[in-house]
Amino acid sequence: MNQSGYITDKLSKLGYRLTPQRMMILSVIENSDNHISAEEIHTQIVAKYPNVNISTVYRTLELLKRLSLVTEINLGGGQVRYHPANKGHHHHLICQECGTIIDLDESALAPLKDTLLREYKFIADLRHLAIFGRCVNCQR
Amino acid sequence: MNQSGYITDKLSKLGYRLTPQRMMILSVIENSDNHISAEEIHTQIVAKYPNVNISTVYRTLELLKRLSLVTEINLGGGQVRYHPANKGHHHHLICQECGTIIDLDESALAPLKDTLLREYKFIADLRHLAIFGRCVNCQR
DNA sequence: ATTCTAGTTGAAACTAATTGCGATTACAAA
DNA sequence: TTTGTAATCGCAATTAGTTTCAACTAGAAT
Repeated sequence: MNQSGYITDKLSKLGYRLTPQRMMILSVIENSDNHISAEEIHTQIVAKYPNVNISTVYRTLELLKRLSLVTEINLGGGQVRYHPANKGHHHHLICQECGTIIDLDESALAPLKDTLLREYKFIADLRHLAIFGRCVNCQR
Repeated sequence: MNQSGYITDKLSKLGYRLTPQRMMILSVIENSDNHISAEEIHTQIVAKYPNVNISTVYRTLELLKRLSLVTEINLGGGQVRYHPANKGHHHHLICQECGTIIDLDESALAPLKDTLLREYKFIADLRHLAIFGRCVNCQR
């Protein structure tokens, strides 16, 4: 369990401790290809290492968010989900009627980001947004 | 306690029951000039009418959301906040460093809304957005 | 190898919000 | 005015996430 990835290296360089719990959590996040919840991370870890507390998972995610190493998103399923920031940014259009999710490239929000910077001198964190509404099939 | 407002009228016309609990909740929402939380609504009501349960407040807010009579927003304070939809739409830029909140007119997101409609035929609900980032004073 | 200590963890308590269910009630129809 | 019933409510349990605090430990310093 020493295959260090991008996030692990970053944490180490920044002087954070690499505890076994953190290594496990980082490994699960880096090896998941879609958005994963805290609960799912915890379940995967507990299977092999029953002594990891869910609050440690939340605390690690909090740390990774603060360091911009993961982005979080609320897709409307009652749980916040996480994604490694270095695996590319994107957004989601979520239909509130049928639940369909349309993926959107980061570039779709670039004009908005530019406008906010120009007019308000505000650097918006628009790396992973969920936009709710109605898809083409659910419009009345 | 029968001064019916805009939301009350709407609910009535749609065939929803006007229970005393609902009337109280609607009155508090319509008379609050800024964003209010479920907890705050409940506290205000309980002062005069101690038998209203907090879950009724949440359920009423859920209904009003579904009917687009209120918009909700997460300003980052650990509670979701609510605003009557008929009192005008707007957005907020929230600085994650100092907490400053810059208010934004609805029109700021009109170009994005148009793009999503044109390119994805998606009707985005962009009536009350919180955009996190860094304000001009907190940029390094 | 041993010691030191700030960073980290587990456990339990707590907060915001949601849900299941039996009891209550607004209001339409008799 | 009374009745019937689906909508609504209160209560208690549940879920997702956060916080507090005492105990533990990674990793630097000796």
